This record gives sequence, structure tokens and C-alpha cells, in this order.
Amino acid sequence: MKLSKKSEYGLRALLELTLVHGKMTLQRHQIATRQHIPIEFLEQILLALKRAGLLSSRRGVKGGYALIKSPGEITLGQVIRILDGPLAPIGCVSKTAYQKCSDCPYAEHAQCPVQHVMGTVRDAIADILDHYTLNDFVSGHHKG
Amino acid sequence: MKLSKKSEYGLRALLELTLVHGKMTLQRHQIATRQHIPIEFLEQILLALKRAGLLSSRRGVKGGYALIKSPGEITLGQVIRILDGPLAPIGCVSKTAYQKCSDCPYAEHAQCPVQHVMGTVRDAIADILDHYTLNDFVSGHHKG
DNA sequence: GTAATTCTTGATTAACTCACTCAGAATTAT
DNA sequence: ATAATTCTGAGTGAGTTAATCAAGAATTAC
Repeated sequence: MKLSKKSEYGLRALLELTLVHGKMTLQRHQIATRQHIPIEFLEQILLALKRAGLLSSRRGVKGGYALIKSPGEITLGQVIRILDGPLAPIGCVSKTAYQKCSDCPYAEHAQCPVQHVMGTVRDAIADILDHYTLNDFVSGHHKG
Repeated sequence: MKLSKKSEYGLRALLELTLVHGKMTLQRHQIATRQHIPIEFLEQILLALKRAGLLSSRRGVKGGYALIKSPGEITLGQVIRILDGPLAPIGCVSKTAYQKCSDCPYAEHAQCPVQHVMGTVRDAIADILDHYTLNDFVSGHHKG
């Protein structure tokens, strides 16, 4: 049940980009110093977010990164799925990356107790993170 | 955000012990075959649950394991904390094993956005797992 | 058009964790 | 005694995490 450093750094980087959204771009070293993130590691993360369609980038002098979508349209759930994979605690209850349990003694469509409780946990996590936007994130609270 | 095999096996083992609670003890090989768990790994898990005060055991011929408390008093939250550690996605929001973030740019008592959202996630997970007993687990549903 | 700056790609790495496995000691029943 | 079982502690191979490094490609300033 753990959030990786990668996701944590990714969220903190997006926070900085949200703060300047529409006004300017940020370079990796600016984000790195403001958020105390190792710069080479940050780069990997920014590129992953770019490949996933969340960021635009520009090379060369005056280059940098910017949000490609409005911060109100990007949820923490999306970001964490990109950087850490599925939110579900166990593959057999993931809605975005379902995987059958290999060694579960319960049949495919039988009632597996682990599956049942972890399904409710997954839903609780996703309910929060899939409705929590970058705007909510910078303002530090969640609007209904 | 993942449940380890250790916890999954632990929960499945406790399920078997709950089913026979008050009637008999179970030996590790019985649990292992019923739940398809590698026997040597299962042993580690049972011993950890014993050290934590959840199980009693008996060595030698006619030995075995049994629940030491009523299944209504043991919650999945307890079990997962024993086997996997804290439920919180990040150390700085754990209530049972708090750890200060080392590289967070926000001061100790300032409002850290990551801390805020992950705090709500932690609470959502704990609300479910700390009120979900082994009895709920075997019956496959949660009584409010 | 050259140099400086910045993003981009791909490889590599050290440390750690996960999911086991194994050998041998201690305890109990017959 | 012998057989069956738990108990202890150590070891291991594969994979993941959190970086680090080197070289390349694009952009801008001069």
C-alpha cells in the first residue's frame, strides 16, 4: 500500500507546473530545486508524463515543460497510474489493468473473500484520486 | 498501492483457521493445500501472526495452529499491518508508524498537498480494513 | 553558422524488497 | 526411541526502486 518516490516527485513537479500554468514554462532544474528532486530522476518522470500526453516540452535555450491540459482536467489518479501502475491493491480487482489471480483457490466467478474486500478498498482509493484534480491539489482541498 | 503475497496468504490462512475456530486446530500442510500456499512461506507467515499474538500453536505430533482471539475481534487492518507494515501510502500520514518526509520542501507543520490528499486516502483505507473482521471476511460482506 | 543551452534516449547501477527455500533444532505423542 | 510437527535463522534468485551517466538531437542567442 505504498506510493513510490516516482509518483510523489511526479505530483510535486505537476504542482509547480500548475502554479505557472498559462503564464510560463518551467525547466527541469527549476522544478528540481523548488521541490528538492534529483534532477536526472525528475527528467525520467517528466518524460513519462509527456509521453502520456500530460505535458508539452520544448528543447534548447528557453526550453522547458508546460501542462498541455487544464489542471482541472488532470486527476491524481491519472498521474499515479502513469507512474506507478494500477491503483488496485491486487490485480484481480483492477478496473484499468485486470489480471486473474493465478493461485487463488476460488473459481473465476466464485466469491473470493480477498477479491471482495480489496474491491471495496480499490473503489475507495479510486473515488478519491480520480476526482481529485491538480487544481484541488494546489489549493489543498477537494471540492465535493 | 499493492497488497503483498505475504498478506494475501496470511488472510487466506486466517480464513481457514476462522472456519474451524473453536472446533479444532489446523496444521500448516492442511492450510497450505487448502489455500494453495507454498508451505515454507506459509510457515513464516503463521509464525509472524503468532508472535503478534493472533495465533496459538502446538509442536509435535497432533500439533497445529489456532486463533487465539475471536474472529470478530481480529480485523484485516491488524493482519495487514503485521505482515506488510503501515496502511498509509506514505510515511508522513501513517498513524501507527509516522515518519517525517526527509526531502519534502514543506515545513513540518505547513500544509503539504501530498500529505493532505494521502491522508484522506489512508483514512479511507483504514476505515474499511480496521472495521472489517475475520467474521466479515468469511461471510464475504461487511456489516455496516 | 557556431556555441550554448536544453530536452531526449538508452544503458547502467547499487541497494533494497519480495517471495520463497533450506537446514537443523526443539517439542510432543505413541 | 521414533516419528511428526513446530520453530529459528540464514540464504537466495528475481525483480523493483531510485537513481546516475553518457551521448545525441533540437532550439536559440550571438
